[in-house]
Amino acid sequence: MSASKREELVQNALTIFYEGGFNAIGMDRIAAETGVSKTSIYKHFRTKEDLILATLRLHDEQFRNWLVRRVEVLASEPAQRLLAVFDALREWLLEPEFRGCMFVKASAEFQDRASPIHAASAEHKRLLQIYFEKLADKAGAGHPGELAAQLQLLIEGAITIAHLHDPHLAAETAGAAARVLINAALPANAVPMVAED
Amino acid sequence: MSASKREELVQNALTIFYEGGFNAIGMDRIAAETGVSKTSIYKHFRTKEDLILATLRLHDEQFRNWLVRRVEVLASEPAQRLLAVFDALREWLLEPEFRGCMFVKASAEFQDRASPIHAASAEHKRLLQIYFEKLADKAGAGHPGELAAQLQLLIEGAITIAHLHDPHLAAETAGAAARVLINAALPANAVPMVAED
DNA sequence: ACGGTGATTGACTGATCGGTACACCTTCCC
DNA sequence: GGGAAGGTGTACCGATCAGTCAATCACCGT
Repeated sequence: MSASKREELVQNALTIFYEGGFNAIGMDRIAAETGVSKTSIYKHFRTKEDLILATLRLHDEQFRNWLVRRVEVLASEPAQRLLAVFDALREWLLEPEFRGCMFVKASAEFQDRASPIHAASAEHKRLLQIYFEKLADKAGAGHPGELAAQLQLLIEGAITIAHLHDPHLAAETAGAAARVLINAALPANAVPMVAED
Repeated sequence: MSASKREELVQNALTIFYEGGFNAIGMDRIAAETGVSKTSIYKHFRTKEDLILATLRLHDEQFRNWLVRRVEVLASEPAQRLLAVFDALREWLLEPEFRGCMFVKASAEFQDRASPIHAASAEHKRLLQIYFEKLADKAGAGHPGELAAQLQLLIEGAITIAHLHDPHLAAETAGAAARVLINAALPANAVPMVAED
């Protein structure tokens, strides 16, 4: 199996797991829907857990790349980029394929902290946190780590609520709250508040 | 089976599902660990889904009762009660048995919006939102629904991050962010800010 | 054209899944 | 004591689980 074939398999497995859950999807179904026989899959991934880890690694890379590039396109000023994170978030939440955060689901199904899957999910969130902290620092926040942590709570909450209720409302609420938190954390009024009517 | 026996079964199933996940725990294990035979369980619950729904209903009731009473004890002034929600949240996140939100996990494993389990999870969050909105209204917020939605994002985010990373940090961050959001949403300075370092 | 080699496969394993058939055993009224 | 009634446990159903293996396929240098 070529490297590209392998990546294609992981990509397809990613989609299937994302739509159906990890425990609920069996390897037989992965084999059937990807067109790759189970034996071949097990040649490249020792266990189902290994395959899941590969999908998580791929998704982590794809998602963070997408986010960083989207934010770069949406804004150029550091303070505006902090807000642009929430514009990008809205775009994601409003996608019709949106089904919540894959890593949150993974950690929900593999909750043992000793599980590599749980660890991979935690690592993804940690890398995001570092990215937000860098943005907050460039924007001039007094305590960039604190602001980044606060914004991450909003983002995770918005993902959860968007999955359970209205994605529009979750995105708008997160953006409004982020505006307040960012404004409170930046020294000057670097970010204009929306009119309070 | 008496009503109390039935409730005990649901309570035990709740604990087992919470610790092990819904799909990952089989009915055989529920029977073995509760000491009630599978046949008896199926006499009272038509399907596994029915049993899960019963555990979710029980947990919804227990959790919201706990939260409301805890907030009543922790604070008496309306504005302080909004903050007390985050004190209660901290207590929960720091419990050694804390494993994330049961409803978030349920909706992660049963993501089809048509699933009654997904609906029950959404309903739980909706009831919480209504409670927060009532608190925000009594505290004098100009747009209580908006403030309540923002606070709920913080809470959901804190639950997620506490499960993946440090519960202490998640609780502290949520409390600090809530303070900022509440202060910005209330007309007077009803809630004193913490010192800025 | 051919022998060899590594990738691929369909068919299989024992275990477990959600759910059920039936025999049993208590309980109660008489 | 007899018998009806209903709750309970054992043993089982077909389906599916993660994972394996002997046989087969495609491709390569010669």
